Amino acid sequence: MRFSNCYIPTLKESPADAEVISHKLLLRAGMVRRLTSGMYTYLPLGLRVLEKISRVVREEMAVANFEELLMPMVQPADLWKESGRWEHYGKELLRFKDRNEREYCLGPTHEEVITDLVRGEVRSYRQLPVRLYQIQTKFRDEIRPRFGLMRGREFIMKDGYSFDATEEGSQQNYWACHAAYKRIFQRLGLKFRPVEADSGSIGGNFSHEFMVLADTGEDTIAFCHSCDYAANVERAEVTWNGQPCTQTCAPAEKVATPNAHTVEEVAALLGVAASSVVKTMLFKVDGKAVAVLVRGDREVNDIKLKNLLNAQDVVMADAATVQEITKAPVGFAGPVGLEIAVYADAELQAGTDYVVGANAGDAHLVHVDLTRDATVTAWADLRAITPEDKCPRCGGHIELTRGIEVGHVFMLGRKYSDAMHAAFLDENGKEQIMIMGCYGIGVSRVAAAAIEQNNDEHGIVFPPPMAPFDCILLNLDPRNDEVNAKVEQIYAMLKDMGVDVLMDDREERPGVKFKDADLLGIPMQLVVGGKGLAKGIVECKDRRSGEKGELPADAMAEAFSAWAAKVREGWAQQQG
RNA sequence: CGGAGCGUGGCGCAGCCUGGUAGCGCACCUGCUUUGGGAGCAGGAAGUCGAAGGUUCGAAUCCUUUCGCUCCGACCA
Repeated sequence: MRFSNCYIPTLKESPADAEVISHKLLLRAGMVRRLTSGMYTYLPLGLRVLEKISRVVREEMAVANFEELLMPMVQPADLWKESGRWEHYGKELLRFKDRNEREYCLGPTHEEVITDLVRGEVRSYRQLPVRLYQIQTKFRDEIRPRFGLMRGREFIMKDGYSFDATEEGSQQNYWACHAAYKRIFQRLGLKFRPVEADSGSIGGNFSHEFMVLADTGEDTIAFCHSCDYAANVERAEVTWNGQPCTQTCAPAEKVATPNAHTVEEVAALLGVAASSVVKTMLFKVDGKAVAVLVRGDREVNDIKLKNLLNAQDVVMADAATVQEITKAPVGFAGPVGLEIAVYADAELQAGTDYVVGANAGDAHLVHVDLTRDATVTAWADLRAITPEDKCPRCGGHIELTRGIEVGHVFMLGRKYSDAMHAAFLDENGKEQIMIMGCYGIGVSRVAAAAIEQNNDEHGIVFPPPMAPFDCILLNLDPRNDEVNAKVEQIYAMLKDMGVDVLMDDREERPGVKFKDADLLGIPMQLVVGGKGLAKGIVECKDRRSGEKGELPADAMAEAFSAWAAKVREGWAQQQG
């Protein structure tokens, strides 16, 4: 492509409403433009990036024996009522009616549609498994769209689905897809990790998220230094193998703690460590109040609570509820004498002589033994993992890091196929329900995540496989015939070699071209100018390392190939 | 949905408190000069100040309503 024929509106300044680096750079590089909250137009260069990502996705899905199809974006409400999600999905599902007052929604995902398709066609175990996927625009009416392409309302997703006759078959497809995802993100040049995950509202019993490692990620993941255990902190197990404490302590005693609402304030006032204080948090679980106890220096993981109680909805209790149940303002709740269910983090069994809230204003109890003084409904793993915890698999060191979720694979089991009666006859002529899996990759989010992970002060540094072009060829002096001839010659040569090249033939000063080339993040830069040609050389620059070199102008083909191999090698090493 | 903030040429902003002819930088157009890291000079085009209503002799500025957007929180593949 010739730059002069391209629509690449680059900006010197970034618009004020762009917060994260990927959003700023996508706007500045002329790749996307915002239409309205959470919705973006992909300009030609941005579309190229999406297509490069999609190509890798398609190739690897094919290896996993998935076939591509395309389903409608608008879906009838009836299907969602059948699966039960019309009630459960909430406001993120954008609903509307047609002229005949029939109800529809915009597809945020396609379990219902694909299940409807397959149940209508597949009758026999001989027709299974079925593995299908699509790459399509999704719509989720996010409560708060933000971070540009990272969390839009409209976004591009690859969603795949498998239908199996047997548990083993379903697992095989799950792991085949898991492997395909590893290859996809590997090929795309990203630093990433598959992590064990909570399956959330999609449902199902087992799932992995694929996280691109970046400090700006919205998720926190925990991983082990010694083995390959890695999990989203939402899920990361905390194992407590200790012996319950057998020591006794003095009788509980009420002490005044005026205005000490937080663990820190209480600990400071009473001169004890935060770990000697028990934090009592009240939650509403499907509308019912429960108390959760964790050590004062720990955090409650409400997803573990939700899973423990097999609940739909967990929220922190509001101040009025706290007042009603504890007869005290927020900050003085404690387990002693509480009449609701009390769930305690297992780790608390290790100690005694705790400080707890007294369920009375400005007062706490000291010398509390939870088994002696309180009624604990159940002990369980209810807190968030910390770097001091041991790996639940091998006991190794745990580290926390930030990540961006770009892919998610779920074993759905029979959740949808049961609700929508997707059945087949097995070899005994007996009706069975199909076993499903679903597999998503946020294609547009991958682009944003890649930029979060790969950028510098000059702009984007695209991993070569997803860069809009492989190489940018700068003509520094378009008025010089000799330079022009050389540039055209190199341009034709690169195209013949199969290199995706953008030739900057604009009537601009050299500085403008250098700045734009860096901003766009194209991995390889070739610079042709009068100065270099006089010496018989063409300059080259590796966008990632910034390393510059010189290639002989009269033997470009071999020299370029050798240099390109070096650039790719640099990327491979960086990825590790 | 709760809290905070912002809407002024394409982009980034000032002006608003204290009402009185709408400004700056970048980008854009023309000309000349310049040409290896976002050029210089000169000239030019472009804004019913988000919208509606009100107060006033007079509103970008004060008041009310409304729409849009952003940030924090709750929520979420």
